[in-house]
Amino acid sequence: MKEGVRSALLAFLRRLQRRSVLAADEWLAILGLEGECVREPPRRDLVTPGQTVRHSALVGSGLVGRFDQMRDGRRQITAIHLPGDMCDLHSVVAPTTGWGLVALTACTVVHIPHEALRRLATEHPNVGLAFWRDTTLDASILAKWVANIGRKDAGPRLAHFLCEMGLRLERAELGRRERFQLQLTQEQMGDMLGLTPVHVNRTTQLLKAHGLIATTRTSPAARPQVTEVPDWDRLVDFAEFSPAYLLDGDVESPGAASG
Amino acid sequence: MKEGVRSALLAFLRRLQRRSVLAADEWLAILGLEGECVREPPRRDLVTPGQTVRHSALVGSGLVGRFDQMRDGRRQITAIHLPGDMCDLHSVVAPTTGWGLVALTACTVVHIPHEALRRLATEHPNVGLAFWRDTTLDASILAKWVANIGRKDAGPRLAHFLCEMGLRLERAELGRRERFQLQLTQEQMGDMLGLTPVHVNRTTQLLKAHGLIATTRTSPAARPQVTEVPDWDRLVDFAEFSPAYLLDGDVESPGAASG
DNA sequence: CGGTACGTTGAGTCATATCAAACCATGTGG
DNA sequence: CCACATGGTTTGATATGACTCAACGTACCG
Repeated sequence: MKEGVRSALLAFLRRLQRRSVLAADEWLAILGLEGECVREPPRRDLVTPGQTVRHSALVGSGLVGRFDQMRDGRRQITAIHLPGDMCDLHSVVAPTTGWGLVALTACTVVHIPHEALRRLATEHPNVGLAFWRDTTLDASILAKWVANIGRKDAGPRLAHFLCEMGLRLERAELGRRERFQLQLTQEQMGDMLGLTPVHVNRTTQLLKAHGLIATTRTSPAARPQVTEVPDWDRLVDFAEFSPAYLLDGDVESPGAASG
Repeated sequence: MKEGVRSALLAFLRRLQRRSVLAADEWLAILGLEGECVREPPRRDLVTPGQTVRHSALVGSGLVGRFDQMRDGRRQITAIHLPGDMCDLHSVVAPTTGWGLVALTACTVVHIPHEALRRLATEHPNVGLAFWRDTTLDASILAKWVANIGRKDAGPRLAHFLCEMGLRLERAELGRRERFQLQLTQEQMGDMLGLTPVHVNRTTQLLKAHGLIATTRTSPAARPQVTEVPDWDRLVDFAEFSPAYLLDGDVESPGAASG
């Protein structure tokens, strides 16, 4: 599983570099991190709410969700992470969690000790800033989700989510915004959007009827299912999607202060 | 206004120290920050969505909200900040904003240049970690809001918000959890909770009818209006509130790695 | 700005149908 | 005795309809 660790770290480094300028010795320090690569079945809870964790989870493949749970067991997924994302990088500075992590699909996850990440951030302040910036992106997405769930109704809400995932998948080189594969059930999407599975279904039908999306499948219940977006701009308009919050095209030199 | 700067920085330092262990030279570095103290009228927009900022806003007094805006002008407030909070500390690492800031009440705000904050974080890596941890708290609150808005209906939602504000005000020494003053209109609360002002009103009546809260006022429309919580535990239970996400009582030594 | 009323609607609930993939018996032939 | 078909059952996801209810919109008063 050494190979899995290396490729996950490379994806993570690429993600950091998209928004932070890092020096060669800083790359090496990041790629030199050690971790344990684990294969997880779909639906497996990786972290239970309330647990204290001593390592962060880097996604190697598949999709991982962060969630909060109500007393009656109902869940709200508060973040979704794709390969190259460090799910709980923030747990380095706040290890006692109120949230949990769940494998939304089959996936591989690399566990990296907080100790190593904290040392990295302390010895290389620029890397520390890059980590901070990375968790800031998560927070920015979170704020956008609050706005979507709070102020849009189901149609635009689902559309916005699809726009976000289209772009994020494209940037992770896992698809194109007009054609991508989301291995999520409608129930899981409901848990993200604050809707019931039935309503996600109806809303999906609605988007299809408006010609905003299409799904290609060999038969009604066949999986995997591919989402196609015939007219990206129309979907964006319907969703009131504006990608600024994904903090792309805004590469910052963390070392500006020392120059 | 020098005095305003100093007292705001003190409150900020106290807030950081609640969750991070800092050395004496680090305190001094923080208290030595320079900033401009500004007095703002209620409802004034401090930062417009889309703007690029070169300084962070530290609240000296009053309440400041972070918001996202829809095309039709409707707003969703995604965070609320009390005195001692640095509203947009995260903008140090992500200065191009998708969000805006608004003075929810009359307030004083200290503007501190990113440049100085970034230098501080680079030269004192422990302070960098403390900043990171501070923004992580904001993100943690955000995640909880997603869960509340997504999965609770109006009653518990409002109750949860009141629990959160009660505790946060108490910790900032601006009130007690069973008796505090929230200078917010029902419309502003609606913008936080994803509800219409009318519904906030109805829901407030509901909580009152259940004896979960009471408001004391000298006359019907008199402000300020004080919120009283006759039985904290009952309110907590109704709201399904559990304060872990506020990351209190979890003071971490950022310097653990170097020890 | 807070409080109240009334008609409207978006989303939830419950029930049921459909279909594909996974599962698990048995089989049969090499 | 194993390799691999065959067929029935179970499971999990997607659909869709009928009914209910929480929240919205609008209006008006204090």
